Amino acid sequence: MTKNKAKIRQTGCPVAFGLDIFGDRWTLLVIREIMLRGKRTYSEFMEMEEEIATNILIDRLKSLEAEGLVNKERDPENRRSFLYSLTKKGRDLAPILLEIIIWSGEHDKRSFALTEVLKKIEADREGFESGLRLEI
Amino acid sequence: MTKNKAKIRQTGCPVAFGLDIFGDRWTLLVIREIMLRGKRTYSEFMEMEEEIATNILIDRLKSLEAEGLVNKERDPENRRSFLYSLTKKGRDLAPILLEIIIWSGEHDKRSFALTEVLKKIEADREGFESGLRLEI
DNA sequence: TAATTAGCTTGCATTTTACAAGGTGTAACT
DNA sequence: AGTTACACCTTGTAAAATGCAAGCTAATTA
Repeated sequence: MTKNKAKIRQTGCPVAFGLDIFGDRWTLLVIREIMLRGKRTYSEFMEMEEEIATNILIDRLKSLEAEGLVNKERDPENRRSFLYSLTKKGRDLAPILLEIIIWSGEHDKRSFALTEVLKKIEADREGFESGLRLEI
Repeated sequence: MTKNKAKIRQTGCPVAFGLDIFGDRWTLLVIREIMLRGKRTYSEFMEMEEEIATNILIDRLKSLEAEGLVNKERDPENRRSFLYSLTKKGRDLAPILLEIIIWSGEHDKRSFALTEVLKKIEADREGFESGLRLEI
């Protein structure tokens, strides 16, 4: 893992605390893959359209595990694979992801393929959010 | 500005869109300074407890301005100073900041100095949020 | 036992961040 | 008018993170 614990900002500010854990270009995309797309394995994460590098992916998976946001276990049905899943701490990121989606829906001029999701969110925010939080 | 436009991920995903703009360790801290602490000038931002470097601060201010999240204008009362303020697009980050604060309040073991704010948020989330969105 | 699959690890180039020092424009003081 | 100070940056260099390509290991299948 490249994230250096000595560089963590111990100011007590909750915004800084959060950013120290997921304030980068990739961590929340991995969370998105699990939460919104039901992905669970390294190979499935590698298929994300944003083309994450192998070393970056494993780095983020390790730090997510170290921070207690995801669990890693052997796949009982395929012993050469591992299953990553969100802990409660990880699932609790749902509202943050949701607000990012809403913000981008409002401010991304391209904003394609999103109208449907936004309508769903507006119609039933709590239902949508608790859907995200479900264990798969 | 170091943010390279060629590196922007044009996948249409709203999470990726948001992260391309504020997915780093500093951008949301600058927003926090304006939104939660009423700061408006370069020197005021430099006083933040996390000790941002001068080149990083100016880089983030420029990219926030380029993305249309903040406005920059001369201070009419002090012609050698500039005033930075949030646009609507910037103020609309309030719910994201709020959810980060809630998440950290629940998952930061240290979590000091935060209980009061969290109580306030729980008691009146909408009131708190619209407070953040106000133009100062 | 050879090939394939899944999950990494490693080395190196590029980019971003961090740190320290210096520079510019506006205003205030002498 | 000249010096000092303030506010806002700019620049150079070192360190760290990211990106890219190749290779490696353990479990499974042919």
